[in-house]
Amino acid sequence: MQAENDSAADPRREAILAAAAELFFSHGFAATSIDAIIERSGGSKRTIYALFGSKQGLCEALIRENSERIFGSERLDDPTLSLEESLLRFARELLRLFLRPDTAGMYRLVVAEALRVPALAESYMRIGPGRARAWLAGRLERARDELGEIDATRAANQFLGLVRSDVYYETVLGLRDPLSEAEVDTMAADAVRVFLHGVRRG
Amino acid sequence: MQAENDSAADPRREAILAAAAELFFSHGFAATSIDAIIERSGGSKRTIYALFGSKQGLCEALIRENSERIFGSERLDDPTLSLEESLLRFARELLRLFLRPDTAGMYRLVVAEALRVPALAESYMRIGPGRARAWLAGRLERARDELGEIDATRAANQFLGLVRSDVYYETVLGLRDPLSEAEVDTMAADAVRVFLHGVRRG
DNA sequence: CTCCTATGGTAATGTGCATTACCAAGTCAA
DNA sequence: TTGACTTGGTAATGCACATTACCATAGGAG
Repeated sequence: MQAENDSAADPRREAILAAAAELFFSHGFAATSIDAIIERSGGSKRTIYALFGSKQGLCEALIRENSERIFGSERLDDPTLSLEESLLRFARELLRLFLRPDTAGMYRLVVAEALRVPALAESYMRIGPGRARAWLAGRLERARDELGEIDATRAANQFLGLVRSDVYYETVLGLRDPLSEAEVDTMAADAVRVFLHGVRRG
Repeated sequence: MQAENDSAADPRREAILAAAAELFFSHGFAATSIDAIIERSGGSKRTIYALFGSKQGLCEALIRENSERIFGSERLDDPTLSLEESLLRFARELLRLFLRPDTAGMYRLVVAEALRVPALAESYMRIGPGRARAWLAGRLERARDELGEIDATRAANQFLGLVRSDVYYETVLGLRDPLSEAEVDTMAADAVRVFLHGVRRG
């Protein structure tokens, strides 16, 4: 009936979410005031409470919709590619994605609120990283002839860890500058190489 | 002169830090009040302000000293072991450590405060995970005859990611129950196997 | 004993901020 | 045009809590 695209359906809503994203992601939940959000988005507090119910509700909506927006862009389906090429593209995409400031910012936010609002962490995982992992596990499953009898889920977990390595850790803690494209390529290639050799021989 | 052990030197100080740890780690910085800490530790607010200056100061001291306590227990030096056995023990130790609730709780705290107080993330990394990584890089460096000409730092990063895999991610988000000892062993063994085969052939 | 500093207990103090209330426009349908 | 409804703007309201002040007491030094 009315669902539409969910984006740009209501410009006021979008403006508020955009302002909230900027502030929540860079300052955290507690340190961001409703007034600061309004000051940046225009409009009135009344609107925020009409649309989201509370500050917490706004935060939840933000995380839910931004997970969609950030992680929804993965275009992973390409059945013609070799396993190696497939993993390579996936790794590069993943690194670029994870190292974007808004992705890291959202992760910080989810981590900080994880214990207070468990459902939020769950939906973040389901909409975001979990989707990538599910795709990866499926792709590895389909490569049994090349990889032998492996536990696809466990292998997917390992691959994700290998790609993130310690770099994501440092990025989240704000200890590292963004990677250059060349570094992304090198890291992705290294991860794929170690993974494929390691798993094939394992 | 007076330094002593730094622990039990001042029972009042220790009591406050212990209570603060419990509350900060499980509820986060903002959601923990000074009154709640005092209620749990006994004593008076005056003492907190005398010892730590402010709530922020208490939090910083907590993270600094707990990094020491949590990560300081690694006993990694054992020059008689083979590379594989060495990595295996390291991986197991790391998994057990990372999956302890207090370790995950402290990570959440550091992540949440990372942008507000960058020095805190830096010292956490230096005292904690960075130390393990440095040891690992050194160990890999000493295994050049077995591994060939590798970039030890990059390999260490990969190994750490491989060990943590996605499990740490989920633990931090509160989406996973603690691992059993058997699971720890299996995961450690898998990680080492993939890593060694992958790097040797790389 | 006596002063002095530190401590526990408790009561201010002040502030920041989420949430609500109110009012003056605007908007849209009939 | 009118009237129900929504929105912007701004000013309450109320609360939670960090920080400080005050007081009574206890132990340590002289």
